[in-house]
Amino acid sequence: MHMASPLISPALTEQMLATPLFAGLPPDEVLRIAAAAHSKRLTAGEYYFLQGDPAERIYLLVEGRLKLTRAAADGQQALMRVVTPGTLFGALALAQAGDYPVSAQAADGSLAAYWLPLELMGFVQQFPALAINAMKIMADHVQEFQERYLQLATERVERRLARAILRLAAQTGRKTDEGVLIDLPLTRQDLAEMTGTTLFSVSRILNQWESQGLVKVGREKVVVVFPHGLVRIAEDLPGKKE
Amino acid sequence: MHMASPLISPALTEQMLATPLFAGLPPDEVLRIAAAAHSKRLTAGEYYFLQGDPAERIYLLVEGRLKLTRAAADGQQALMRVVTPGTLFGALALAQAGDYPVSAQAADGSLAAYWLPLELMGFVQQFPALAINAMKIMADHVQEFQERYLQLATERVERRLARAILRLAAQTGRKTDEGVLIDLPLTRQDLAEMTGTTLFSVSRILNQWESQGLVKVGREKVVVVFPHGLVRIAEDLPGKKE
DNA sequence: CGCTACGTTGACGTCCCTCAATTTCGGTGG
DNA sequence: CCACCGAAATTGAGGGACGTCAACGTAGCG
Repeated sequence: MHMASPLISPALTEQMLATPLFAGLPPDEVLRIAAAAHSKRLTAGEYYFLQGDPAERIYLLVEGRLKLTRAAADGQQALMRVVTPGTLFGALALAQAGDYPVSAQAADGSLAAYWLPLELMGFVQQFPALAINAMKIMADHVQEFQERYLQLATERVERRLARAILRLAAQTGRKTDEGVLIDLPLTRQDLAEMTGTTLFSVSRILNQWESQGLVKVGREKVVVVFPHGLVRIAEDLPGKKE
Repeated sequence: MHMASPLISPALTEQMLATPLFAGLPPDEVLRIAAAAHSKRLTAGEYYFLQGDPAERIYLLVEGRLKLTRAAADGQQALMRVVTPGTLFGALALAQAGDYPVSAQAADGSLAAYWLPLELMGFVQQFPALAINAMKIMADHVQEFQERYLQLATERVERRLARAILRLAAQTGRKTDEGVLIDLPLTRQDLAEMTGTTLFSVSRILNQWESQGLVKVGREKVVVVFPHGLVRIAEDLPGKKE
């Protein structure tokens, strides 16, 4: 079904040392945890897990990009998070025995390490710092979603899209001679699901921005040419009231 | 400035024993933690803390009701959570050294116990179960906000309002001979801020429901008369697409 | 080279926000 | 106990942002 063999690679331990979850742990301890890791490699489009699957693994992305999406009963989706290397996903499995609340799809070829909750729990008992770190990570997520919720409730589409693009550029941007390329194949539909709108609105707004010289767009591609212009759209006051 | 005297009351320890944060701890240990608690009493309208204040206390509500709201830069607000007795608030202070992301306002006379992060951290070192419990709580919050985010992005106002009312009825409802009263003074504005709409839309929808016999409304009052009708509105498929 | 998924563009409709005018309700003080 | 005041709530009219739908391009890939 999947590789369950331990994976001890320089790449993994390097990622782990830089990951907030393992911050402050003695390096040799991180090595021991790394030695207990399993690994799984996927190609573009495959899923690490689906929403509703029993949450029985905690993953750390080593290579590639992921999309975490959540679907409503009627099929409507929202793109909750884009995962980059060095980031945990499926971390809720650490705390709860329930099901994954999102689906995790590889956007390209990707490699992830994973542990079973019981395995990590053993380490948590020995190193409370691990638990504290995990709490920090979750607390960050709570805040992020509160913030996005507020923005979705109070801001209009163009501003939300500007924020999303800027966030993506900061998180996964790569400098090119044209500007900052968002290094991740995102369809208009994906951007719509990130911002709570439709692919049509995204398309219109992106093209409008392009004609203003703020961005360059292409098939599954956005390049930020003039970030300050987007910042103005994202920050300049007028919301929908006042 | 405030009472810093220890508070050891039967009411508090009872609350604590039932609180998820302390689940699974030896009762005498809970007593020790209770003995380290401070307390603060507020009257309606006062704040335990404001958004942006340094997060230096973790609170447990013992009596009364609270509203946790978050404001955007332009003053727009969202009502993130209603807190009932036995529930933690300001728990992000446990994990992070930052500022409170929300304001906590007493909806009526209320009493809360609190600890300083450092105090609780001592207990966390001794009882990793505390950390695990805290993670569970935060994980629940993450899920709840992901869910609300998805709903805000995909569902229309009437349905979101129906969900909110049902949630409130379950959380803070009190049986009367007319139906289930939401035992908390909520203005139309509050309901609007919970559901990402305007007080006008809330008013219209509530009155429409009243004329259908689903609810009875009054000044800062909602009584659910026919829950199933609301459930139908909340669950019946048609979203905005399909 | 043709299929398929992605993207664009226009027209149209509608949900719901905005704003203003009134009314109702609850509390307060005379 | 009643008059008064402010906050909450109602109601209507109007408009605009954005969703919906359909038709048509276009790029990538086998």
